[in-house]
Order: sequence, then C-alpha cells, then structure tokens
Amino acid sequence: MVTLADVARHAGVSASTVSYVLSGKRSISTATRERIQHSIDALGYRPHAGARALAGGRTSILALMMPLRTGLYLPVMMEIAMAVTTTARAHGHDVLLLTGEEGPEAVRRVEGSALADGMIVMDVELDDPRLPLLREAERPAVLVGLPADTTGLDCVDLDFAAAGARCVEHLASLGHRRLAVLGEPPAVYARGTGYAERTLAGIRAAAAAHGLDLLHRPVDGTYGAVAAAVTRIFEERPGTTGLVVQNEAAVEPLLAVLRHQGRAVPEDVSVVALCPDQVAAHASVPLTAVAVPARDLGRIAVERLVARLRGEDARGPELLAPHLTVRAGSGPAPTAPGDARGRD
Amino acid sequence: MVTLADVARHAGVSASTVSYVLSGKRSISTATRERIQHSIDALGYRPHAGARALAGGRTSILALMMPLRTGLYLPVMMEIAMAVTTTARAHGHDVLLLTGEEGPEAVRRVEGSALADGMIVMDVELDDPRLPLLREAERPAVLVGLPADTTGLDCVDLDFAAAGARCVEHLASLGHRRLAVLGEPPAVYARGTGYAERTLAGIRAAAAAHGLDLLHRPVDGTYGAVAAAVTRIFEERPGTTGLVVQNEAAVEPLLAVLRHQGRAVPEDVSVVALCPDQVAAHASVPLTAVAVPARDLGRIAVERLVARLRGEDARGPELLAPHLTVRAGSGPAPTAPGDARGRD
DNA sequence: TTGAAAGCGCTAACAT
DNA sequence: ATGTTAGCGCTTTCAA
Repeated sequence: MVTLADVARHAGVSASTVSYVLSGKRSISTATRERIQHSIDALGYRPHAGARALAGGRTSILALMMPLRTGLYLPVMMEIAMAVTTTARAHGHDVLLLTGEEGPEAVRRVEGSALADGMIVMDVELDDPRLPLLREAERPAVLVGLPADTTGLDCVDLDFAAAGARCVEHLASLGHRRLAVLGEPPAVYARGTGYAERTLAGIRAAAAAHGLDLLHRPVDGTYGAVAAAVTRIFEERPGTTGLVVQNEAAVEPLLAVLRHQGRAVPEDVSVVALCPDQVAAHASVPLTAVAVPARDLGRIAVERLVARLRGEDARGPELLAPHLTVRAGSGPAPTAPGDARGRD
Repeated sequence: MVTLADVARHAGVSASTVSYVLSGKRSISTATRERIQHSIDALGYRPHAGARALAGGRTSILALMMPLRTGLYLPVMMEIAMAVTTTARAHGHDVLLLTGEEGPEAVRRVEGSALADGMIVMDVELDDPRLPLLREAERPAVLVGLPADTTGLDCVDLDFAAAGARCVEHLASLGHRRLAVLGEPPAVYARGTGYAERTLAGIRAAAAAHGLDLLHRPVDGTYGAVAAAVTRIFEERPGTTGLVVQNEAAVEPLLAVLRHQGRAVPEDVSVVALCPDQVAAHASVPLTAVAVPARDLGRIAVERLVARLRGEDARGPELLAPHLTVRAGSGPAPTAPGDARGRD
C-alpha cells in the first residue's frame, strides 16, 4: 500500500507538506506542489479513509436512511437515493446506506462510531422516534419530509398542500365541478407520514374555495382495489368528471379500469396525477400531473447537509413549490353530461 | 466521546483486554468480561470506525455498486439493494452505496482508500470494464450477473436460460403452439448485459425442442411501444396464443392492450412473465411467472462475500434454478382457434 | 488470563 | 514556505 509517507519520500518533502497539498489548507509553492502531485500520480497514492477519519475527524461519508419496507415499491425513493448519491459524489462524499427499519439505533450507530459526517433521513413520520436523537446529535442531519415539530431541524419536501390545491385548481379551471381523489393506501395515512394528509388538506381547501364536490378514497395500488374504488365513486357520485390520483402504483390500474368501464380520458373523465413526472408522462394516457420532484429533493438535501458541514446553521423547513404539467389526461369538463344522469 | 481507554479505566483493566472482549479473539475470565461489558454499557461506548479500520485493516463495510441509470426500471435493483443491506447488517456490516456510473474508478477508490472490505457489483456487462480491476483487487468481490469470462470471479444470478425454457415448457404443456416474446428494451440487448440474450437462447432452444413457432420483439416499457408490438405480433402471426414477457414495465401495458383488443387472458391468450413475483402476482390479471429472485440474489451475494472475507476461496458462478408459479394468466390453448384464421 | 507498548496512516498544531 | 511532532482510537504482537 502506498502511504503519504511514501509520497513524501518520493517527492523529497515532509509528510505534512503532502497533507497540505491534498487539503489545500496552506499555501505551497507551485514548484513543490507540482513535484508532489507528480509523485502522487506516479505512485498511484490514495489517502486511507480510516486514517483520515481518525486523524481528521471527518469521514467524507454521508449516511442515507432509506425506508426499505419490503413490498412497498417506490421509484420515488430510488430516485431520491440516486440524486443523493450523485450529488454527494459531486461534493466529494460517499454514501452509507442505512435502512429505516433500524430506527433510532442506526442514528446512534452513525453517531457513536463516527461512521459518517452527517445524515439524510427519508420517510420521516410526523412524530418520528429518530427526531430527538437527531436534535441532540453532534452531526447535522437533513430530513426529506416534514415532521410535526421542525424545531432545530433541516427539512426539505414538496409543498404537498399547495400541490393538492394546484391539482384541484387545474380541474376547476377546466369546468369540473365534481371531483374524486384516489389517495395513498390506507396504511400510509395510518402511519402518519404527513404528506398524504397535507395533500388532502390542500385539496379540500381548494375544493371548498371553488365550491366543488369532493370525494376521497385511499386505495392500495392493485388493480382490484382501484377497480372497486372507482366503481363505488361513480355509483355514489355519478356526475364525477375529475379525478386526482396520489398513488404511483394506482395510476396504470386506474386508467385500465376507466378504459374497461368505457370512460374516455379526458373526454368523459379528466385525470390529474400527483407522482413522479416519469410515471405520469409514460402512462398509457400521458397524464397532467404535479411532479414529485424526487431528484431535486435528493440534491437539495445533500446541498443543505454539505452547507451544514461547512458550518452553516440549520435553515428550517424548505417546501418546494409544485409544478403542474398539462398533458393529454385532462381536458374541459363534458358539457353534455353523459354520465351525469344521477347528478343532483 | 467515549473511547476504549475510558472503558478500560472504568473497568480497571488494560485497553487490550477491552479490545479482546470486543473481538472475542482471546479468552477472558467471565468475571472481567462481565465487568467490562458493564462499563461499556454504563459509558455507552461505541468503537470508532475509523480507528478500527486503521488499526485492524477492516472496515466492516461492504460496497454495493448499483446501476443508477435514470429511467432504467428499478424495483428489482431496489429489492436486491434491500436484501444486500439487511443481510449485511445481519453479518455486522454496513453498506456503502456506489453508482455504477462511476465505472472502474469506483473500484479503484474503494481499493485505494480502503473504503470497504469487499464489494458487490450489480448490473454486470458481458465484457465489463470493471472486471480486470476486480480480478486483481486485494479485496474480494461478488457479482450479481454473469459476465462472459467468470475466471476468478464469484457470481450469482438467476439461470435465465433455464428460466426462459421453463416459460416455454409451461406454455407447451398447455398446448400452445405459437408463441411470442416481449423482451427487454432494445437498449438492454445492445448494452450486452447478457441475461436478456441468455433468456432468449433458453426460450429458443425450448421452442425448437417442442417444435413451437416463435417470435421475439424487444419493447420499451411504455404503453405505446407495447401496443405497437402486440398489434404487429398478431398481424404477423394471427394464431399466437402464448406470450412470454420479460420486461417488468411492459406487464401492465401488455394486459391493457390485450384487454383493449378484446383478447381475454387466459381464454384467448396465455401470458407468462419473467419478473419479480410481486409484479406478476399484483398485475391486473395475476400472471403465471418465473420469478426473478431479487432478494435471494442480494442475500446470497452478501453471504458469499462474507465467506470470502473469512478466507474462503471464490466459488465461481452460481446460477439459481428458476421457479415457475402458475396463476390466472395462463391456461389451455384455445381449441376453437378464434384468432387463428391466418394460421398456416 | 491479562498487560504493556508499538504502530496503523493521517492531520494539525507548533516550529522555523 | 516547509519541517517536526504529537496524537487520533484501536489492534495485536510480545511478555508475563
């Protein structure tokens, strides 16, 4: 193994000079810097991560706590992880992958064993058991998500309330008067992750403001569950012409069910999705959607964390403004209400 | 920070004794062990990872190189990553997440900086540029996938040839004579990942052995691409009654297209999938499928890597036997060939 | 069964 | 602008 001492000897300088060339923490004459750099290249030197961590107190590693709930299949999570990893690399950091299942213990491990310089926590619950530890921790953390109490924490998330409202406003502007929401699976609401409720609140507020009729149904992302929910919706509210879906897995089943029931999108029913843009854009009918900006969330989380590592203070929660992209899935409310026999 | 020295002092023993209690590398009297353990708990001691890595030459970290190709369909990858992480933890290791995009450089980094004790490499190409480095590396590696030359490498993968054959045999046994394959996107074949070709080879061999007619179409996992492919298939081979789909993303679009064309599954067309069981089981028609055993692959990869770290030799490639689960999507070939006017 | 002590490779004062 | 040196916290000979 090539050590810093080897490089120093090869370049005819002291170890500290080599170290300072690497860190840039003090000025070095161009001549020696180049000589040292040459030795580094010639010997193929790489600093030993463990030695660095021990001596310098920095690991150049960011921990990422990711929910690995089996069965929950989540392109969003994956995309965030991707963005975190590439952004971290761009800032000279590596990423240590932790499962959310380990809970608070993972936080203790990272802290106690100095495994990482800071952590990014995904899938934060409103009253997450990891929060107290994170608040006390030596190392900074950035949450992707919005807990109930954000005191002393850095958080990034989509403004789901505004996103929900945006969906409703789009449908309202197209003349739809009767809407239904296909929400996340019941388990998500039960778990208290917050974003589902925030979305719903935004949707309800906007619907109320526009005087719209609204029905909300949590659904599992299976064809059967979606079919049942859709059928009931049209039974209970025959005049429904606008649907909002907040459930990646339900998007395609929903379109299949509508097709099967002979409801044309967007002629009979307009559909607006709240999901990653990719999912909406590549659906069997490209859907108008408010994007969940997974990549941005991951990137911003890392940028904030890196800023904290540079000594900046926590900036509190940051909610990203929603962006709606109009696609083929939404259009004007039908004027001759084909399905609206039961209306009123 | 609580150090090993603190624990030693608190317990009234030497540092080495504490170290040996932790590692179990020499026998300690029960009395002192308990005293030390008590001190460890009382002080909340955690060994410093960097110091350990430096002194012991072991990081207790496994590197996982994961393809983060945006747009590449990911649940399988995600599931493997999950299994890797949980299995690694069960063996006392953490996981460092690397992007495949970094290529060979990532291997050099892990090696040169001693970031991990070994690595697991996913998404291996037939002639992967990382292979030469991995062969020479000090630290062991396990590949998930099967490169062209496996000399000196540990690999785990599904036996895709057998899996493909299994799909065909199932359809043959149900009396289907004319089959079509919806394969991975063209890009996957182009990239030379191997498994797609191996599957196809297995399918072709089995079809030949049973004297079956066969058509193969790579497809992108979008509704449009699938619709076009399916339409062409039935135009070119009107008597087709069996479909094999090896493309997670195409499963739901395929079923939608068939529904839309009025072809009942399995009455008119039987569909067999080669994808994670979850996807097949939760499709709008539960599909008969050969499962891609993502969890097993991840788990076995870690187990092999850990074995290597204990000093065991590479065992070469291990191909998991395919398992087919029969579900609603496949049934006997239609006897009154509704669509078979063009047959022969 | 336990202790003492020499590093592991690097960083960051403290010198010059 | 560069060198000297004292650790960082742990593992592991070597000794007892």
